[in-house]
Amino acid sequence: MTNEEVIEILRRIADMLEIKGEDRYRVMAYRRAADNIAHLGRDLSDLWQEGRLREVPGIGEALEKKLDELFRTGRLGYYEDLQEEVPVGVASLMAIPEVGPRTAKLLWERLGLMSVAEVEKAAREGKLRELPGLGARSEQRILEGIEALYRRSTRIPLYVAWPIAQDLVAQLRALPVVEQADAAGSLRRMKETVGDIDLLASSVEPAAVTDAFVKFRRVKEIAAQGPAKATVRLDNGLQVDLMVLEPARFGSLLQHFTGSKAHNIALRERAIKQGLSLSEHGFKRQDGSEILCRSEEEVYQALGLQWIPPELREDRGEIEMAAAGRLPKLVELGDIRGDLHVHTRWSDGAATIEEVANKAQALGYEYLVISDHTKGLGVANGLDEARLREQRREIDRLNDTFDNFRLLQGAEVEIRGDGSLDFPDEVLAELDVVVASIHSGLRQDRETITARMIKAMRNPHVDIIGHPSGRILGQREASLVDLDDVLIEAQKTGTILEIDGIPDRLDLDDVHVRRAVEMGVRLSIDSDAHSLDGLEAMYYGVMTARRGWAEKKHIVNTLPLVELLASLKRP
DNA sequence: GCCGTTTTCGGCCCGACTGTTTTCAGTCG
Repeated sequence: MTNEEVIEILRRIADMLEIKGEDRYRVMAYRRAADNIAHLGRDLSDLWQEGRLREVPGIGEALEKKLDELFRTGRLGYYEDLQEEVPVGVASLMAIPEVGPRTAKLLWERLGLMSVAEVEKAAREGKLRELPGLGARSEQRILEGIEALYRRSTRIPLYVAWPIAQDLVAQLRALPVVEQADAAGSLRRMKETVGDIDLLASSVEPAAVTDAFVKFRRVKEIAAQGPAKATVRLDNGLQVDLMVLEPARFGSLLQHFTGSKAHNIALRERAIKQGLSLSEHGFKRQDGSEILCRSEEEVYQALGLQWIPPELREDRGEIEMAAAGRLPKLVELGDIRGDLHVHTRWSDGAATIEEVANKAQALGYEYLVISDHTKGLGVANGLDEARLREQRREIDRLNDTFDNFRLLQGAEVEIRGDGSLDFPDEVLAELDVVVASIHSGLRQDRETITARMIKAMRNPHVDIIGHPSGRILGQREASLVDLDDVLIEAQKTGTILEIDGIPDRLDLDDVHVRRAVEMGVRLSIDSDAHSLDGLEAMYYGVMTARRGWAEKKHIVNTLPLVELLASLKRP
């Protein structure tokens, strides 16, 4: 039973309980437990075997018992009983925007609807408007919700949403009535994917801002519009929320809209203990008087907390650390001294070695590792021994022309199906840095692919494992490789695990970066560039590292060249 | 359902917008 399967069951139970009208805190408890399992970064079944389920926040006596049954038998009686009362299809209706538990129940009880397609058909036939509490407008909104669901059923990558958000922010800032405008939400927290775009603005005339906003270019549909808030959908189906308040409240607004939801809930619980009520408007004392926060720092200060970087705001321990004044000093782009994984025209890159070297210097790097593909990856024009040695001469020649900058020769070698590499050790020994990656056989079963990666890590020449999970956001799931075992092996062998900055890889992901940091496993942040612009992907890699609580000391390519070379496991 | 600087029981975040309402429930973030 995988984490994903457990999470799905817990979320379905929450939906079913909500439709039944059960206590909302019980519903929330199931969702909270599911979220915390999703952020675990390791197999829940392992924790179960070790008898440590209760260590997961949100898992108490009752859930421990249910999970134990699930892991032992593969089934859960409670869940099966629930399905007698509320079919799973009914719970699935809640995926439709505008349809919550009450409406789902209504559609099921009155019309027997149990799938999105059935709801769509009934809505088109005008049957929904007959139901108590619904009308023609609601019917139309549900139809629009279904269309939005079909158009965009998954979250979109950060790098796709980013330029769209920047364009919208620019349009907001161009409005004369707007004082400040920014993007917040999961975008500001640098999550790898975002579900929507959250914007905020300050103005003494909020209604004028929302009025102008709903007329922005690319806005196709207005889902809601009031004086302080508006929600629209763009031509590509992406939802954008805007919230506007007066400038004196901008700090509270920014804090509120940056989230995450779990972080905000935890902050508000903390506020209550101090006799305060916290919202996007600011703090309210019990006598009704207000504390306004123009800056975000003031919000955290009022709660006795250090300012918390947005990347950490997931309620995964950051509030406790901020209270103790012990937040990590997260790695920054400026800490990066070199890129350890870059391709050139020698294999499948678009630029010459000289061009990427110049770009690296323009980025302020002290060193750059040329790590082209090797012969095992024919489709990428991988290098054989002869071309590798020829490339070395080119690198040596260029190095003679540089001051205060050094090119290193590496390679991204293939981890073959059996865990062997596509170069013998004596060839690997000629390289300054060896990155080893899996590009084929990604669908091997868990044991095989894990053993394969571990075998590569045990090779004394392999310094770095490239993009360990092999996932590509929105296209390819991660391989089944057991990253827990890989982390342990990295600990043993001193192998560095890569955070690949290509924005649809971001591999390791934030959750496993956090595990690596906790375990003391060394990490590198690389661009894996295949073009000059590609080197700038370092930015997304750094953001992922930050979300994983990584500090400068955890990232090997923040080291000066000499120290970096000394720290590699050269035999 | 969980959980403990007041708690092993009684709490558990806060507000905006919409539609169908005549004072508010439902949904969302």
